[in-house]
Amino acid sequence: MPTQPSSATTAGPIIRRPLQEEVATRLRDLVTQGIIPAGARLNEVALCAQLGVSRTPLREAVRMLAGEGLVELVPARGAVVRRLTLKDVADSLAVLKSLEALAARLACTEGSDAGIAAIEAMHDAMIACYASNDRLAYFKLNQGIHASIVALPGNATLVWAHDAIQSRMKHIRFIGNAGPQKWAGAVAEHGEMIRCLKARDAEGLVAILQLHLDRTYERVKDLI
Amino acid sequence: MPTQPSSATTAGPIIRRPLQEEVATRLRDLVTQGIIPAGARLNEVALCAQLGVSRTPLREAVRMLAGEGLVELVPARGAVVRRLTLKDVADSLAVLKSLEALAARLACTEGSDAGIAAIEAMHDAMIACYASNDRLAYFKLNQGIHASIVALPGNATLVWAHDAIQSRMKHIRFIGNAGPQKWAGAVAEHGEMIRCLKARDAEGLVAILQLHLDRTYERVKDLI
DNA sequence: ACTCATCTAACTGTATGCAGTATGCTGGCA
DNA sequence: TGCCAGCATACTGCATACAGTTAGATGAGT
Repeated sequence: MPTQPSSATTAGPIIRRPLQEEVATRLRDLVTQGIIPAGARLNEVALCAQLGVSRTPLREAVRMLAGEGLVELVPARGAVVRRLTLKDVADSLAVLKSLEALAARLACTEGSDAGIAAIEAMHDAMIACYASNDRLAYFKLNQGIHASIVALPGNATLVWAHDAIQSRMKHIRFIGNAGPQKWAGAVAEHGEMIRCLKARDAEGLVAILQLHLDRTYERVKDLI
Repeated sequence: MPTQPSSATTAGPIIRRPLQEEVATRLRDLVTQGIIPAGARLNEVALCAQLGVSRTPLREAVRMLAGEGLVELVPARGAVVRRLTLKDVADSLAVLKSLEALAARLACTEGSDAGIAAIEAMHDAMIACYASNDRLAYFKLNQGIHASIVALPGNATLVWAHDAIQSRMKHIRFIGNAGPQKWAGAVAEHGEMIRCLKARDAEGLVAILQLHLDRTYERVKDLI
């Protein structure tokens, strides 16, 4: 997600974002991109120097990530980025399957036409990124599509749980679709997904989402 | 949960718990018991005085709770206990239904006999608490049973998500089983639950868990 | 040369101090 | 009497300083 544009033309109220929040999102990005690898200790002073903040907001940001389960706090040794075992990934995908199944059924019955249209637009944009080989933009739109489908029913708890679990696997999924055939497969699955969603075919959407997650496991299982 | 006994006979290593963690659990309990009501601001200095700690560990504990979704951080106004709307409760219960259904199926197929026996023991203890009218102990055992069923398959992500959502509703559920008939109903449902679990009747267990959550909604919906 | 004890340095955990902002009150004005 | 401006207070956000612990390095002894 981009940082706030500092355009002077913006008329709305000035959004005052606490440093902790900003640091938290920055840290999340650093972990997803693998710049801070799994299992690495978060050296407070080093990160403070890198981000240009004091230890207090950094520590508070780290505590938020700990609450989200992205890092673990080891007494007297600080925080380490959570390392996912193969079983962790499989378990997380099992939970995601359950959550996405619930979301899919609700989305097909309760989702607004406008919301579905918006997802379709994201899909088209994603396909464009695929065509132009823009992996980072593709990845963000990909995540956005899944998040939007889950958000369609308007169930905040569902969105929260899905987001939290997803964020732990972001890095793996990010490096998971490297390689042309893997990528092409994922794109094809997404096309089918959109088709089911437009037709409000709940069970079809459930099936393709489950398949997508099963394939995701196949795509990432060798990367652990 | 009791604080560490400071018995000198304990031979094991001394568990050095950071203040932040201790404060975090204490805060969770304060919210569950309603001593800090929903919507209330967490006054840092007041809480510091009450708990006998400095502001730093308190703030870091609050940030963990924010990551867990138990409190919300309002810029320049500190933290407030998350207030659940009726829709929030309904949405959370829908997600819990999905998670518990997954857990039930896995528990019946993969759960160990020892684990099931342990849950049965907790159930018996809970019934004893019901008989002796000990609501607090009953509540804790009740929560423990549900948590243990979810934990039976050994899926850490599943446990985490269930716990996080459950913790937000703990207060409502705590005050929800006041009143003899409500309480009696919940007890009866629990009996059926144990019966299905012992028989490893997955679909039966799923059904009773769903019913239990639907009934929970009925029990608490007037309390918002 | 290898092992173990001791010491040192770095890092985390906690406390405190300072600055900025929101809120509530008081006084003046219409 | 009602309303608004200005002010005072209290609280949050951030920075820094101190204490305790862990881990690595260094040196002596075998």
